[in-house]
Amino acid sequence: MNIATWNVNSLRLRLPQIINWLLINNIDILCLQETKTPDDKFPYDAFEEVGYKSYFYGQKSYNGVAIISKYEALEVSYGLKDYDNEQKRVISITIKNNISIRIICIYCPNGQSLESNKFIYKRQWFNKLNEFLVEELLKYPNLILLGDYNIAPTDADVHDPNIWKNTILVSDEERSFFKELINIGLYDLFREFKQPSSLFSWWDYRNLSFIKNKGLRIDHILASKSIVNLCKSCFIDKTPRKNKQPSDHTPVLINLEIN
DNA sequence: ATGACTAGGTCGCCTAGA
Repeated sequence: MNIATWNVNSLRLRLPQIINWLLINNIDILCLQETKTPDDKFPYDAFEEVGYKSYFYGQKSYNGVAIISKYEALEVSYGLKDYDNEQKRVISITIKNNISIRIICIYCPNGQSLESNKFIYKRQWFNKLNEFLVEELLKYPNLILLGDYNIAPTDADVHDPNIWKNTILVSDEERSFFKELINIGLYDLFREFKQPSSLFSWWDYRNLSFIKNKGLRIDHILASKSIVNLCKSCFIDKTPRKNKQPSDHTPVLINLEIN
């Protein structure tokens, strides 16, 4: 089973690229972030035509998450319980194959800068996410948390740690938010495998950043121990970043040994 | 020079992203 995450920065604009990528890579489940699409405008039919169900939680202009799945969801839930229903950042589904798996798609706040009010929101949001996941893990032992975390967890995930030192996305405090997720029993699947250095999931549109590989690894797939044991690979696919009119992020994928 | 892209909204500029 192939499961992926991709911050597409506008679903409307990127729809043909997304469908093409789904089919080429034989993806079973794709988590999308920054759809920027209200639910009544969601392109449900376009995904249905190629064999996927869609589950979505969107809004106009900003944020918005969705899960595109070959498997019908047994359950769907929206947001972090009752916290923050204004910004559409979380959607979760439960699917069943041989085993039941909880798939949680997240678009974490950016934070803007460490001095910003948006950073206070980022801190609160990660606290709520942590509380939410503690409960989810009790209910769903086979859990996968995919999305744009807006945190580069270590210096190995940053093209130039000196330039980025103590700035948004790489600060020690944000890294502590990420470590909290590890502390409750989740594993960074990318780091469960030997990887080459300087692999990133996001590159700024400006300053030829992609060509110069000046990026960050801020899109992640975390999972519970039972999923780690089923996971055969985790990698970043840079090819969509080379498309015309690309998203500034590229997908991260895992393959699970489940039939 | 604190901006350099890009997307969306509803405009000929602003907010937001990371």
